[in-house]
Amino acid sequence: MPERGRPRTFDRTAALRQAMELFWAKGYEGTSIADLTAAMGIGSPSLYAAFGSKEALFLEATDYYTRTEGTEIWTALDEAPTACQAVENFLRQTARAYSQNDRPQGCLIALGALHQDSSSGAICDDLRRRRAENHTLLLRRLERGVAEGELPADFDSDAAATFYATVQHGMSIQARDGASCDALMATVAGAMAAWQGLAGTA
Amino acid sequence: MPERGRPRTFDRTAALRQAMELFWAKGYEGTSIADLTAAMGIGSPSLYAAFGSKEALFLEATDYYTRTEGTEIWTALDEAPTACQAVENFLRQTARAYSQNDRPQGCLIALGALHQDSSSGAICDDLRRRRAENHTLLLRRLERGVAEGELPADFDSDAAATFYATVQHGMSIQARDGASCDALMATVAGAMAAWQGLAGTA
DNA sequence: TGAATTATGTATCGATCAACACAGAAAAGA
DNA sequence: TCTTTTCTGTGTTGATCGATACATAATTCA
Repeated sequence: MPERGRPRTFDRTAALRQAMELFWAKGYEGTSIADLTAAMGIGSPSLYAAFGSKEALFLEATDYYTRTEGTEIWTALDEAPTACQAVENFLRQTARAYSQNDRPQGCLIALGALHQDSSSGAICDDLRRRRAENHTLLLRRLERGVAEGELPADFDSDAAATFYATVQHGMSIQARDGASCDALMATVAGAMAAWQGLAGTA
Repeated sequence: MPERGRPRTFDRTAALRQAMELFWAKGYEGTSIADLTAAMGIGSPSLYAAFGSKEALFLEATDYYTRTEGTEIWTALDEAPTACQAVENFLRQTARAYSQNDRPQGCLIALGALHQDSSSGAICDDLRRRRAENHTLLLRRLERGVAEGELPADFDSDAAATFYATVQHGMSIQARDGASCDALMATVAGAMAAWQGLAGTA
């Protein structure tokens, strides 16, 4: 029975998307309630009634971000036939997604809450957990490569996952500095040049 | 004639160092004047008399940072006999410096002002310029390797410099997430595994 | 139609933000 | 000693922060 009382006059999902883009561009602390209500086109009481608080809105916005933005990055990781191609496509899709100029550059998860603030402890923890999850997804794909015999049994999947996740994080900063897709692709080429050395295959 | 009037009761450089460490740990927007005066042990009028404004203090703190912190990273780059060793030492010193637990993890320059804020435009520009300078230092060292015949004439120094600078930026985020020096060294190993592929030498 | 429920708009809350006014204190030059 | 100069401590400024109180509007249920 969610249809009691006066109905909402705005699209909750559309408002959440506006909030997500604003947090993405300006960060949690750099975005004020006044910024949010202006972008979402609603008053602050409506914001608090619909989302609870600024912190809860940010957490929901990051969840919406992971569900809607950059999904092609992670599908590329799973669908490629080999681990090598999976990682390369993963990085190439990252370069493409991070340099789109119709949205903020870089990744909301990677760039958010990097400074330990007393007020944003929950947000810092949440983003850290999401970054760790990304590392895990990379790790799983590499371990699959070992299981399938593509990679040697002594392949250090964890070290390699850490390396490629770190490269991806660096690409977020590079993108924020205005790097084009081509410039990001140079980093991808560098990272993939490491593959032979890591896999021990000439 | 700087010895006129009532002398300062605090050490300006020591206060600047305190401010630098606070900005390093909490970021520009996350650090308040109240935080600064508490850490520096002075009143706000003394802060403004000595440093001008919060923005000017931050700019001076970043300058102090570049002059005092992580200098071994860049001396390693210049002093190593080969470009390969230079880059490797550069990354290893980075791993060491970023994971010290008696100071904030990661790099103040890399992690600062990544979100475009209307109020911190000058700071954003300054940090971006400093990040570009770091890229230039890497580029110069690689070009020296080409000039000395260590690297082939068609070696893409710019792409390689971008790659290694990006890896270093990613290591800042990794360090902020609590990575140990050993974990950062795994990333260094990955990045150096790319060297042979980039240099075209087996 | 009337009671209950939920959302909106205005107006504002106390807290905190960066920055400063002012008066008193501590030094140098006369 | 007296003036000038500079720094320090207290207190406060207007602005903005995140978050609500309150009255009104719009809907469902009885």
